[in-house]
Amino acid sequence: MAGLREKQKADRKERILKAAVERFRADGYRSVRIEDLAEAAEVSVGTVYNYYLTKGDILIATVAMEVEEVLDAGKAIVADPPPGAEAALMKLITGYYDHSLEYLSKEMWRTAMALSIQEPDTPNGRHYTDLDRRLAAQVTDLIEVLQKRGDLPPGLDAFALGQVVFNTLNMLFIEFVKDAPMTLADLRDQAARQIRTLTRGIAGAA
Amino acid sequence: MAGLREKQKADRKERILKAAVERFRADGYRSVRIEDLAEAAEVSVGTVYNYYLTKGDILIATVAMEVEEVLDAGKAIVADPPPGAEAALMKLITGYYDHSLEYLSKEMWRTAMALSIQEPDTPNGRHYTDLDRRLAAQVTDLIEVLQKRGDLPPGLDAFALGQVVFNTLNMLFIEFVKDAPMTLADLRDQAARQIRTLTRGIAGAA
DNA sequence: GAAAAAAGTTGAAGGCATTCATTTTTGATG
DNA sequence: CATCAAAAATGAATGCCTTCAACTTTTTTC
Repeated sequence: MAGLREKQKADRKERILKAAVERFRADGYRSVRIEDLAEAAEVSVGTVYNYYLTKGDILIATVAMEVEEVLDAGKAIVADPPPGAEAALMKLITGYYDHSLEYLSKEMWRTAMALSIQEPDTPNGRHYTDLDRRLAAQVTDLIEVLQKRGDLPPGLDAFALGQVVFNTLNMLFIEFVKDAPMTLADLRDQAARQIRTLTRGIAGAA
Repeated sequence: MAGLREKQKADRKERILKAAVERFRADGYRSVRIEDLAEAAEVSVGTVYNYYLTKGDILIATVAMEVEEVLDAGKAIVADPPPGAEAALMKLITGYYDHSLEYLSKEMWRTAMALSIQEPDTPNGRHYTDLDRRLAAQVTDLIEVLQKRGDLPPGLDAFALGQVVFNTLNMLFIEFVKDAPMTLADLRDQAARQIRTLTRGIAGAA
């Protein structure tokens, strides 16, 4: 049950995260100092570190929120995809893309990605990598559904194909967050082009 | 003409880079301090910064050396690829992979990648991104050759396909450098599996 | 070849993430 | 409700990249 201590802990943790999302988006991840977050959340610098392992950890917590939401939305699409491999994949993918800037700026995405690559064995790195893995698994799930339904040839290695498709999406998304003027519409167009090439190429095989 | 000043400059720059390659590989990029490099190169900390913009810049200089070499080796393969799309692509790709640990450790690769993602608009970030772009272009070149030769269906969008193949390679390589126990042989096997899925799927189309 | 200018070197200082010994607050016990 | 133990908060100290004003060395000028 929630004693005073528990309530205060939850409250402080939330205040810190809230301050972080706001300040990171407004001023940029890099230029926000832990001291700024501490001030905004009305705690000390040391306390921020009692709740989050590192500055990056606060960011990963936000990314996780984002990804959990799109994974949830994706479930419905996998359960009942629109007709045609191309349309089905694009629906799932645009679901991911269109939500990506809900909580995070491009800079925040870049920082989170960089973190997971640079330090894959820290809790943060592992957490981000796991989120990626689950997104890839959902793409694979959809491909299996499409194979069963005859929209994709059943002989192909669904796992390998899922990886290829997810990697394609992921690299496009990396380009997107690296390129300031690139819009979500541009991103969707690029994805459509590559998915089209893939599904049309592959649909011919049986 | 090389006056004393020019000679000393070239000499110092080389000493710093040499010290960096050695120390980064031996002790890890992170734990090597600029002061250590300065000491090893017999210059001051400030002088290191006269020759290289940042610590990351020293790393990117090493990556560039690596990539220029594999691009050169790749030229010969594009000019005269072995028969069959699968074999040709694998030859180019394994050429890239097998040289990747010549000068760089996995940690160094991870750091360079992280840098290019996190700061795409710095000279370093741009430099790394450009190296990537040139690798992708070489893959596309090979695909075009394979199309002309009939090893791949000529109707497909070579550029999009090149992107897909390169992204696949690149993501596998990222996994490789993130995963300490993964060997070059494992990496080749994974690549073979995905390339096989792609070329067999696509070769059916015409 | 002396004086002035240009180029380069130097290391101490600044900034920020992170740690940790100390202090404060909360909860349990009698 | 006074005392003690446990948990949590605090902010000064540490470490490392990077900057920059002062100093040295090299080159040019006359």
